Amino acid sequence: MKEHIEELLNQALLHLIRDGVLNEDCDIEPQLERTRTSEHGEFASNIAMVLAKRAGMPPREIAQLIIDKLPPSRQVKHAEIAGPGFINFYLNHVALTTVVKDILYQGDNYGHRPPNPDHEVTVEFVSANPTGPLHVGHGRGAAYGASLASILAAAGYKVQREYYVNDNGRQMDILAVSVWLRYLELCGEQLRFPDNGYQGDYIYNIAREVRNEIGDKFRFKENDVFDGLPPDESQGGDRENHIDELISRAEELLGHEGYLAFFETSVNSILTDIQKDLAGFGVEFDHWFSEKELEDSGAIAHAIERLEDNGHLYKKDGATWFRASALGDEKDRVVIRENGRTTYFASDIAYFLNKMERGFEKAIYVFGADHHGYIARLRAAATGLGEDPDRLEILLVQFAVLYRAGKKVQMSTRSGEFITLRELREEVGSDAARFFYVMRSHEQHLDFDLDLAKSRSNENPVYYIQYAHARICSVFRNLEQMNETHNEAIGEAALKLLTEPNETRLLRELSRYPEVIESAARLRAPHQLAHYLQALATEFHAYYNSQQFLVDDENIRNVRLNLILAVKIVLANGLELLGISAPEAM
RNA sequence: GCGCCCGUAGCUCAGUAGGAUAGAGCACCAGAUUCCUAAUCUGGGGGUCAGAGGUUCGAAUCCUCUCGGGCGCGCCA
Repeated sequence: MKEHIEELLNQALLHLIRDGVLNEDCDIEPQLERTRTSEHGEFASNIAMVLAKRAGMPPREIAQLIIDKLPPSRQVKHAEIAGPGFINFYLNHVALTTVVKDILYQGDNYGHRPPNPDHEVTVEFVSANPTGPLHVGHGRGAAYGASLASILAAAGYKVQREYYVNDNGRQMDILAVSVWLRYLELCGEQLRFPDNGYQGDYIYNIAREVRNEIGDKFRFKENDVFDGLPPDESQGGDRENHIDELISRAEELLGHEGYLAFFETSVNSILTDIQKDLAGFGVEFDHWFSEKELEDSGAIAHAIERLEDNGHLYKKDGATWFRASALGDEKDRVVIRENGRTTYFASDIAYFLNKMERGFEKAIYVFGADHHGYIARLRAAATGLGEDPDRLEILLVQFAVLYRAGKKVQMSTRSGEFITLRELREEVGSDAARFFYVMRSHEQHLDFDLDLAKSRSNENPVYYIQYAHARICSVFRNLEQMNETHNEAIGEAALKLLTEPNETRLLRELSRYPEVIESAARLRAPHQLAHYLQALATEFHAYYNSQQFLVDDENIRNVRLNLILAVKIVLANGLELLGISAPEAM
């Protein structure tokens, strides 16, 4: 509908230019927006005001010229000048009601475009290191990324959902050593745990797993493990130094095979847990991309070579640096360390190059807000590789702060005192968690009220929306109990009977859905969909209270059933995109 | 110190490719069910869009400064 009117405007404009009434400069794309109140019709354009200066005419005069040249349309009742020069479009009743027909006909596809292979993007999100269970901070990135990916897909993009598994870094070594030390404890050794190790209880669980498999084969005495190591931070030393040496000691004592056993068991165990956790949260990925494979395949070397060929690398202090400062970053960055190992940043560059080589139009990254320093350096890398930095898009998700009984829930990852995503799901349920995480703009800090998310009351927006869906289902169950059936054809023939104010508002709301999807996709803003669903549910509940659906008159009964069935379909479609269930009964 | 983000009703937030009288939920007050789920609905009060300048027909939205809050500035990941 919106596109139809934009086309009408365009026709009128071209006509005026052709006739020489308006000059060539006036050939611009007309903008159309929804009106705020139906007093102003359905759609309004500010085109006349935008053109006023170029045309050298007062806006209202231009508006009149355009209106006079608008081609006739079966859907537009009339257009009129309003205020300083708006052109308001009023629709015919038929045009308003066709949306019901469209929805019943298109079902799950209503408002969604088929995937266009020319617009293929990757959305990378979560990508938490497999060093422990996901916590509530990851939850928002997961909910946002998953919803965004679904919305982009609904808007016609072909979408790859990717999780970058950092299974190759130093943090993984620290994890493996943490598990080994806990394993030694389980074997009966008494030893101190490094400041920098992973403290959580889950480490014991993995250690137990390893021990069940291989027994005490890798038990060593406390002295053998720690003698000769530099002091840890709490012993007056440097904790990084301490743990690095501890890693080397582990490799010595365990041998390559033994070390690998701890390393791989740890990673696999945690990764499997993360996958289950996300699946339980309704978050699925198309591709779990391993950093290790990236390295083994030579992709990192390939990317570094590309930077070298483009003249962006230099050597200093034994390391290889990327001259990022010449490409908009604050400072230069190391890609190959003095010890010969590539940095994490080098992997990032390689992964980005890999995405480009796989032909994606855009690589979208969902990062926590604390990673905003990465934007400049990744863009610099893109430019350095000779790629278009605009094909790289980084979206930052601000932190979520949990509140319980009105008080902030304190958390600290380091000490292992954090609430896991799993605990959150168990406490408030997956549906409420998914909704609360995306109900606010991603660039806004989120206050997550646990008590509210849990409450089964009128204050909880999730239940409000789901209840609207369940209520509609209930109406159809009652219809069955009355031994009646819903006749869609009769309803369709009676669309002109939808004249109650509540019905008109509902029609308006339903017809907005495709525009909401388009906007939410374009602005990367799933919260717009969340707000829309609330608004649609509000209109439905108001309608429910004002009109009886199951009336004797079969025309009125069936047309109202058509209408609420359309509402049910749109609610279900929208909830699906947000990863929230649409219950039949509550 | 430098850089990025944010500041809208008592609270939590929408609204930013400039548009008409700045919206919603919660909270508060007053009401609604012989009828499809009251997890619902109807009505009401409530604003210096942090502040000050500027750009223009028009600014919550764009520019500059000030104040307030968050985050980032490792051969860490």
